[in-house]
Amino acid sequence: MDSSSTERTIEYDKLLADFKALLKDKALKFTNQREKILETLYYSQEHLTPEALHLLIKEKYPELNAGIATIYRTLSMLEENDIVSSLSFGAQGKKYELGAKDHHDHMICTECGEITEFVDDVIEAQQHKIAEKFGFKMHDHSMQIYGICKKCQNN
Amino acid sequence: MDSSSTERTIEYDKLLADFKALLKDKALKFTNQREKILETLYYSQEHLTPEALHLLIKEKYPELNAGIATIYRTLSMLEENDIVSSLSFGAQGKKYELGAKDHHDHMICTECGEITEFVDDVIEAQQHKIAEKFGFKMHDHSMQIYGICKKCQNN
DNA sequence: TTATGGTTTGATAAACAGTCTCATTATCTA
DNA sequence: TAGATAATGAGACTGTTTATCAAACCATAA
Repeated sequence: MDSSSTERTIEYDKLLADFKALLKDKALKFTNQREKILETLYYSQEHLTPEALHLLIKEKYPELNAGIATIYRTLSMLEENDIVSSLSFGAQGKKYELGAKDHHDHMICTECGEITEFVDDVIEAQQHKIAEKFGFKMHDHSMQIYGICKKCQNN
Repeated sequence: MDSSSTERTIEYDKLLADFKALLKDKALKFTNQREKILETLYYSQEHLTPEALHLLIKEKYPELNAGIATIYRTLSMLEENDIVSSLSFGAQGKKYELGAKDHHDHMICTECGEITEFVDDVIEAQQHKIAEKFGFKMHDHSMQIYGICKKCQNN
């Protein structure tokens, strides 16, 4: 499941406990749907579209009969609370991933769509410098490098 | 950071001539609609949604009676040919700008939506290094810093 | 200049992602 | 366990983008 670069920084049990605490704190309810969504995101190595997540959950928990609206609602809630983060793909929608991993940026192959994650300290530091220079109070950023991955270059 | 970074690097006449050459090269036709779209993009200081561009053109050239489909078709064509570039805003669509300016990244205020452009040599250089490290053939990148702009911080 | 053939167009239908509504169901707390 | 209230699924709805197609337009060659 985990190749070294995508190693989880926290265990699922811890994540789930934190999630429950958050819900309690906000007077929200811990539902079966919310649990399965979190779990599916956790055990997926991929960046998932809401639609893909919906399919995965329908396959694994058909009796749950989870609706797509709940997927969207829950993803938004998770994102607001910094549990997941999303990547925009223009008209092609968004892809979500658990944000409990270390922060990272993305390198996207325009041939096969593969997404490689990376962290670069120089870039992280420089972004703060730039925001500061403009009197901008940075609270987030996203960076994507587009190109052709190693595999696709050889095809 | 030089404030000259938003200055046009080429004249409209040159841009138009290049555009005509491109069309000819690809056996595409130079139409009134395509000309006005390019012109409107050139003289706009803003990042425009297809809808906003459509409105601008209807206001300035009502007799052209340009359809929204043509705006979309032309923007796609211009983007494929690296004449414009777009910024994605998830479900809120895309915003386009002429890409004939110097390359730059974007700082986006999540309060008022204002977009500030910047270029940073350290980041530009670092991106190439990162792509190289992964055996990735980079052909493009985009970086956005999200936060609250100076103005909105004081409101 | 005009005829010709292929391209582009506007209108509109359709596809699509994402949001909203609301009656029903589930969860939490006492 | 009951009652209050939040969450859900279904599906209607929105707004953006794409596809379709007959009519209009443009470039070329005579």
